Amino acid sequence: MAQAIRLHQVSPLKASCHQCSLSNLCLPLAIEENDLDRLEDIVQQGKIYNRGEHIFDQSTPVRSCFAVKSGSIKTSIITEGGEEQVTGFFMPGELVGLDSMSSENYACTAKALERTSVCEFPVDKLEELTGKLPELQHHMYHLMSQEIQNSHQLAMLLSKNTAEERIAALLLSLSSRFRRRRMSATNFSLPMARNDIANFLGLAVETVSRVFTRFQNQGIIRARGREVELLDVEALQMVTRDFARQGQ
Amino acid sequence: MAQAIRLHQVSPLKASCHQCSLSNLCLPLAIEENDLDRLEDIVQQGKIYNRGEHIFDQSTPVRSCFAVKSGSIKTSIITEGGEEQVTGFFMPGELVGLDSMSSENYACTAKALERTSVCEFPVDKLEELTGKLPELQHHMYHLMSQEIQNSHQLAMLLSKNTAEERIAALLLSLSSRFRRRRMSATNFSLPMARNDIANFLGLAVETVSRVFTRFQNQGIIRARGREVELLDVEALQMVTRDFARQGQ
DNA sequence: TGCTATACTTGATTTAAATCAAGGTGACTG
DNA sequence: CAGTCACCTTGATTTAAATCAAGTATAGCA
Repeated sequence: MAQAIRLHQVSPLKASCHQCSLSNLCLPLAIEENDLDRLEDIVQQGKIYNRGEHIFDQSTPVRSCFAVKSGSIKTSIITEGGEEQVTGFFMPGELVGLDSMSSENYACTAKALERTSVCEFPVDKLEELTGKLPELQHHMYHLMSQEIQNSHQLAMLLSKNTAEERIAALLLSLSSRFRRRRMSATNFSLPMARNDIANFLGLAVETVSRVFTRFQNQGIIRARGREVELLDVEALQMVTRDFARQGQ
Repeated sequence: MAQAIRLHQVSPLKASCHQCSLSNLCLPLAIEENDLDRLEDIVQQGKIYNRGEHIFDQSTPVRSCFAVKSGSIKTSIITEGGEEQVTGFFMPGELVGLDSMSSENYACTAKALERTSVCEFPVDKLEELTGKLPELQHHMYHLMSQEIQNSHQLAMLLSKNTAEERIAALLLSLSSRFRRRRMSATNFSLPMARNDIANFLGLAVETVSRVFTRFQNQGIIRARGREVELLDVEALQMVTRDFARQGQ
C-alpha cells in the first residue's frame, strides 16, 4: 500500500564498500581489504526508500537481505488477524532480513521509518560468497546468532520486566547504538513513534507515554516528542538492574 | 552445581548418521548420501546426560553445538541477579546452541530435562564443513533463521497473548513436534515441569496450573501430572486464534 | 493560513494475572 | 516406612498495566 514513489537508479550502481563510512560496522568488517571487491561485486547499493515505504513484505519470496546505510527500518510480523508485532529496529550498519535467510518467503515486513538508504545483498550470491570466504561465513553465523540472542533478550524483557524497565532498556540500547556510530549517546532523536515503541515492548501507547513523563519528572531524561536527552544514564541503568536483584 | 556423574565414553565413538532414525530431521537431511561420511567424521556421538545435568553453561567458551538424539533439553539465560529465563525446549532431531554459533562464549545454559543423549558438532569443524558443502551451509542458515523466527513468535506470544493462548500454543507446538517424529500428536508426556512452562511463557506457575485445570474442565485436554491428552485440537487452535503455527 | 489527521498526553476505571497463603500428591531416601 | 522434598493445585487478595475516555500538540497538506 505504501509502494508508491520508489526512488532508485534504473541500473543499480556498484557499491563502494571501500569508501563507506560504515565499513567498520557492516559486513566489510569481516573481510580482508583485498577480498572487499568480491563483496562489492554482489552488492547493489543506494536504493532509497521514503518514510513508510516497504523494503520487503512478509510472505513474498526472499531475494536479498539489506544493510542500512542511512535512516532506519522497523521490522514486524503481521498475524492473520491483522495484528502487528514489531520485531526490531535497525540502524545504519545493521543487517535486516536475517530471520529470512535461506527461507522461501520473508518472515516479516521491513518498513522505512524515515528516508532511508540501504545496500542490497542477494541471498544466493551472498551464500555463494560466504562459501568461499570463511571469515565472512563466520561473521554471518555470528550475526545470526546475535540476532537470536537479541530476540531472547527481548523475550526476557517482555516476560519478566516492568514497563519502566523495558523502556529504560530500549533507551539504553538505542544510546549504545548511536555511540557505536560515534554520535551522541545522550542526545538523539527517536526514529520511531511511541506506538512502535509500545508495540515492540508489549505495552499500550498510554503506558509508554506515562513512563516517559515519569522519567522526565524524575530528571532521568528530557523528552519533547521524539527528541530525547538522557540526563542520568546511571539512573537508567539502575532501573534495568533493579529487576535483576529481585531474584534472590 | 549439577555437574556430577556425567556418563560418556572415554574415547567418543564415531557417529553413524547413516543409520540414525533421525536423519530426516537432523543435519543429515541437507546432505547427499555420499557426503554423509564427512559429517560423520566431525560428529562425536552418544554422550548421555542424566536429568538435570548441564550440556553446556552460559559464559563458558563455545566448543560445539548439539543435536538431541533422545530425551529433551531446556535452554535458559540467567541474569546477573540469578533470575532465569527459559528460552527454549529441544526435542530429538533439533539443534541446540545456534544462539551461540561463532560466538566467544555460550549465550545460554543447556540442561537435560530427562536422561538425554546428544550428538556433538564442534563449531570450528562444522564451519569448515559448511564452507565445503553449500547445501549444508544453506541448511545452517535456514535453521538459524528459523530460530530467529521462533524467538520472534515467542516475543509475540509474550506481548500480545493471554495465559490461555500461550499455553494452547505451546501444547500445539509440542504436538506438532511429536507428530514430526511419528509419535502420537494427541497423547504425550510433557518433558518439562509446570515451572519451566511458566517461566518460558512469562507466567506464574499458579496461572499455568489454573489454565490446565480450566482446559480440562472444558474438555479440551486431559492432564494428569505430565501426561497430557489433547481431546479437542480444534478448540486449542481456536484458543490461539491467529497464533497457530509455532515450532516447525 | 487554517484544516485535518496523526501523534502524543493525562486521568478514571477495569481486569488479567501476580502474589500471598495453604494444602495436596507423589517419589525418593535414610 | 515415615519423613523430606520437589512439584502441583486451589483459593483470596493485590497490583501493574490495559482499557476507556477525553483532551492537547504537531505535522502535512490543500
